Parts: sequence; structure tokens; C-alpha cells
Amino acid sequence: MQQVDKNSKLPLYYQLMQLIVSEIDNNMEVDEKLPSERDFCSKYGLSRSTVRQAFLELEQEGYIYKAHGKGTFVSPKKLQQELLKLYSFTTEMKKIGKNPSSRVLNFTCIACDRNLARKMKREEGSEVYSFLRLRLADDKPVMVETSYVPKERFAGLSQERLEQNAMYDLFTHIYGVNFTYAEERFQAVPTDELTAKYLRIHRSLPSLKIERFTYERDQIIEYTVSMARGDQLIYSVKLNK
Amino acid sequence: MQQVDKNSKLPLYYQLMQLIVSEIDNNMEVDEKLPSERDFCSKYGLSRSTVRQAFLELEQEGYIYKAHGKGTFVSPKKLQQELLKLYSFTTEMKKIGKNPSSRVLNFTCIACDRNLARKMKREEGSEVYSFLRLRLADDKPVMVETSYVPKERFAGLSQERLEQNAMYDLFTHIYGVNFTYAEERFQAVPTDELTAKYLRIHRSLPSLKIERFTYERDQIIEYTVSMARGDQLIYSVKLNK
DNA sequence: TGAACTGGTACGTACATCATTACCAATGGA
DNA sequence: TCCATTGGTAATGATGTACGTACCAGTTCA
Repeated sequence: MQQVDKNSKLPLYYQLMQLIVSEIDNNMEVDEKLPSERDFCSKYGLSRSTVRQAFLELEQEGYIYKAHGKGTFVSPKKLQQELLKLYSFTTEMKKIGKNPSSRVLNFTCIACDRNLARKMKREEGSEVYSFLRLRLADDKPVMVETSYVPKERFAGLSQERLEQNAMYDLFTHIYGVNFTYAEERFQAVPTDELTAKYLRIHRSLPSLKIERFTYERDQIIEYTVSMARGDQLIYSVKLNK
Repeated sequence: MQQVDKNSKLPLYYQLMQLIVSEIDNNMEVDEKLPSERDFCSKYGLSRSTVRQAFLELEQEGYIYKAHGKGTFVSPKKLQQELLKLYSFTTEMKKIGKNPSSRVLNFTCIACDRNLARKMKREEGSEVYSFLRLRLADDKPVMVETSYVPKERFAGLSQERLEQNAMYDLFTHIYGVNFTYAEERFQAVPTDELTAKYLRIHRSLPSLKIERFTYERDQIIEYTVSMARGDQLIYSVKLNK
């Protein structure tokens, strides 16, 4: 069982929030009952005040709702948003002798929900373009990528343009982007349904999740979550001194 | 300029520590003078007590030393940390507020089998030191590392020496290693028995596998396989342009 | 020598975090 | 109805974080 870390600099209630959100997103249904506050206390060795603080913030963020005497439950609204918010991922398609290509499966303009706004350090409700791309190596699907970019920074971006140009070519040549830096995060995760479907793999096979945050000065101009099959080398860094 | 984030859950003094360490590692020389405490106050909008708390901990960790009336300076010994922007367990863990440590579980001299010989581009049967290390974050095991280094390049290497020094300190200071470049590969894989045992996780949980090849000229002088639990963020790359 | 730097020390205040304890109020099953 | 379980509320104390202020002490240079 995942545990909270009492030596971490991060507050315990905050760690607990992350654990619960993760549990809700991965393993729970709308309106499903959460363990009681006192259960969490004994399970994680925390005081009830701490558990309640985590619950309170989760309630304010719309993840859960509470009913006096009955219990605490998964909120419907947030989960919908979570389902829409596909796991995005960063493509660092390395040339390993394969022929890379990609297909844009979806292109929309959306308003940032709280979660995405936090990830991208933007206002909740501000508009971003969101698009889903399937990356292929030798015409075999190896990765599903969901990207988010600020609408105001990439005005006029369309599915057609994305299909006809490499994304970073668009960024640099059409939109004059000057990257400041990028950050990538790697995690091995169980394969989710969407990924399994698009990559045509079984859910028992783990996947590699890559999140990428691209900055222009202090603004995040791209947030991408990529899901890749874990049984193939899809990332390699070369570092010259 | 990189700034501290007053809304972060991480303490301000801790964020400042990270900024200063990063600055020292990337842009500063040994014995170079740091800006004064009061400079940091105005630069980052912090009180002097907070800046001093950061300085105090950096001094205790050996990054800096202070001289009354003169100023604060980069300490000689700690500098050569991130000569390469390679994965460093120590720095990654510190980045997320955890306390890193490691234990050497096993140290032997073996003859390369066919597989290892191919990986390291060596003769089959040639001797290499092999050692197994457990990496811990806040005393919780999070990674198992198996390393292989050529015996002739690291004559006299022993478990004691590894336990008493950071591996890259040994390489550079004792063995005069001059890295040419390194390559890292990431994969999500099912958890093997050894990893499950040492990390105390279930085999159904996927793991993140990191392979590292370190070169000195055209010779591979280190081959390391790291297995990390996949449900925890263990890696984040910053790519400065 | 004295002014202007540097770091060193001390104290008070405020707030966040977390634990502990006690009790209240709504629910639902025996 | 009784009572165990659930969430709701309150008060107290310990500790960590952060700010502000004041003053001390060593260094440097005009």
C-alpha cells in the first residue's frame, strides 16, 4: 500500500489528497463510497484533523462530497472531467531505424479545468487547444499523445495544420516560439483503457507515461501527456559533455 | 530569473536551497563569492531569517562556507555533482523533498556472459566488478541498481569504498575518469522477482527500468541497470536550450 | 578613524501543520 | 428504540515556517 511520508517537506494532508485523487481517478466510480475518515486515520497513521483537512480541500476542489451520518463519496462532475482529461504524454520519438508517422485523431478548443489550469499554471476556465495524436513507428501504433497549448499563443491552430507539419516546426516557424526549457516526467503505469485500445495492447502490459511541460520564458506553452507501450524502447537520451 | 513560488507547499528556504545548489552546480567556481544574504532577500523577496535558514542548511550539507565580514563562498568538495545532466538519484530525490541514501547489498567480481559482453562491448569471459545497490528515499526503498564496471579500469574497487563514497566521486577522484558521454534508456517493464523483493512491491505493479551506458572515449566504463517502482515519480529532465 | 559592507544573534509575532481529546448530530440497521 | 457508525465542531498544544526589527561583530576601503 502506498504510504504517506512523514519526513517529506510536503504537508501530510497534501500527500493524502494526492493519494486519494489518484485512487479516485484509477479505481473508483462516481458516487462510490470512500472509506470513513477514521478508517483513513488508522490506515495511514494520521490524526482525524489531518484527514479532515485533506477531505475538506478535496471537497472544495470538487472531487468528493460528504453526507452527514452516511459517508463521503466520489463526486460526479470531477470524474467526468478526469475522463476527458486523457493522460497526455511527450513524444521524444527517437530514430531507431523505424519510420515515424503520426495521425491527429481529435482537435478541439477547451476551457481549462482546475486540474489542467494547475498543471499549466493558467487561469481556470481559460481556453486551450487540445489534441490527441497517435504516433506510429513503421505504421505500428506505439504511442498516444494528448497535448494542450494556450489558445491565445497559437491562434488559428487547426487539425489541418497539425497534420501537414511537425508540431515543433509549427511552433518555431509559424508561431515564432523560442523555447526556454522543457521538463519531462517519467512513470511506469498500468495501461488504461484508451491506451490499450489505440495501441492495441492488453491492459496487463504496463505502459510508460511521459509528461512534458514546455516553457517559453515563464509561461507553459505546451503540456503533453504521452502513453507508450512499455515493452519497447521509446526513449533514449544522449548527453554529450 | 528563476523564482521561488510562495504558493508552493514546499518551504521557501527549501526552494531557495534548490535554486542556489543549481546555480552552484551550473554556473559557479569553487571559492567563488555568493551574493550576500541581504542581496538574496531583495532578489527573491524573502526575509533574512529565511535566507539564512537556506544558507545554514547548505553550509551543513557542505555546499558553501561562510566568513564573517567577508561573505559566503562555494565550498570546494561538493561541486562535482552534476557534471553531466545524467540521472542522479541523489539530486532527483532532493528535488522532491526526500532524503536519499543507499546501501551496497552485494559486491563481486564476475566473468561476462554473452549478454553482458554484448551490452558492454567486451570479450565474453572478461572480468567485471558487479555490485547491487539499494537506493532509499527517506529510508524507504525505491530503486535497485545493478552496476557493472571493467575490473582492469577500476582495480582495487571494493564494497567498503563504494559504501563510503558516492560512486561518481570515486570515478573522478580516485580513478581519474573523464566521461566522454553517457546514454540512458527508459522502459516500463513488469516487475521481476528481485525488484519486487527489495522494493517490497507486488509483481503486478509495473516498474521503470533505466539502463545507463557511460563511456570514456569509446570504451564503456559503466553499465548500470536501475529498477524503480513505477508508481512514483523518480525522474524529471530539464533541458536547457 | 569611520562609514559601509559582510555575517551572527536574539526576540517577538503570525500562520500553517498536525496531534490529541471531547463532544454533537445525522444515519441506518438490529 | 437503541446504538454503532458516519461526518461536524471546538479547544489546546507542539512544531515548523516566515517575517520584521534591532543590534553585535568582523572586514574593507576611503
